Amino acid sequence: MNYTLQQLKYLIAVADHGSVSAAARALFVSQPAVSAAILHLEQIFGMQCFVRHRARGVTLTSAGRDFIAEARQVLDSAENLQRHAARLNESLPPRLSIGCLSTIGPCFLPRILERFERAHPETIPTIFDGTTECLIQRLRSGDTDVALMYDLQPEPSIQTIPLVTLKPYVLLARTHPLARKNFVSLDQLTDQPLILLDRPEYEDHLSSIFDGYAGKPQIGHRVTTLELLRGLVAAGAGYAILNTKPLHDHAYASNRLVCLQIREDVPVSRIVLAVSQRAGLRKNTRAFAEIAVDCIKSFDPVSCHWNDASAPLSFGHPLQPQVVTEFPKIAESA
DNA sequence: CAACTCCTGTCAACGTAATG
DNA sequence: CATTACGTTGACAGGAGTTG
Repeated sequence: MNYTLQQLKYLIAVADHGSVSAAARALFVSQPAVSAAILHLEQIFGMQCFVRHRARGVTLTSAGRDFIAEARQVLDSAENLQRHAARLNESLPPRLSIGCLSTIGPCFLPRILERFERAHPETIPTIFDGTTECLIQRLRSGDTDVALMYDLQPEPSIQTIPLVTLKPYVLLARTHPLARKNFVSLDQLTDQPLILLDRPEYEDHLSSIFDGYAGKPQIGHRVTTLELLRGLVAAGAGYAILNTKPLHDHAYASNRLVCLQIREDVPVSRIVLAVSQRAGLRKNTRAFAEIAVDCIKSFDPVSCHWNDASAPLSFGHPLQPQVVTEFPKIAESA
């Protein structure tokens, strides 16, 4: 289809005005431009639409009359399409696709989402929880606008907004012999079975924690959910190393859990908001990011709980909390 | 990101027909 | 026949898209 709606528009204007020059004046283009468009259409369709009367304008041929009636319908359809698109844009509410790592989402997302929905009731948020790899793929493809996850190795396609830094702790059953202490050393754990959350980012983090120490962790069980991990630890099946924790110290079976500080200076985990480098910060994404950054100010990384929540676990460690108070500059999308 | 291609438009020159 | 109006053609410029 090597003709344009513009050419059809010129054709109709010539028919309406009875001359190429008059049509060109009405269209605010030069006369040769209109002449060329008409000639092009006549060549494409292999038909003569106008009879030229030198110095007296043009008249429609019978074929040209039929052709122009069709051309008018094509232009009407094109205008209807434009109006339809405009109506769709007006009727569709803005949407925001939020991704979160399923292991840290429960700790942060409900609170942030509650604030966001209160501030932006016009926006419909949808949530996707998954693994780091899956979230990155969705950010790249545009299926997810913003994702709550751990800071990554340098990832050129993703830009991150730092939220909070968490120091790992050791989770033990209250009946465990080490549970009466305030601190636990990595050396004391290497002969104990580790209940491992079976996620690549956790394994990497655990490797970095034990890196440089003589012993290596002995993996007792691999599980994919935090609740099962807590349940196994509470039942005495082993210990776990985690970053976030719920308000209560019970597992499903009501066995009690305790959190112990790690004596060594172990690597911390940085939690960030990630957005696609290519998409940048759209209006909705930016609004969500601003609320998340503001919201996180009331999160206490020491107790790992929100300041306005009641009865946090009695636990503390010497790590100085790092909470972002300045919103970083990130390129806005066009 | 530069080089290239294609499209669209303008300008100037020219041809043709009507008109006084 | 000179003037006027109008359409066509060719040269050229600028913008957008494509390609390596």
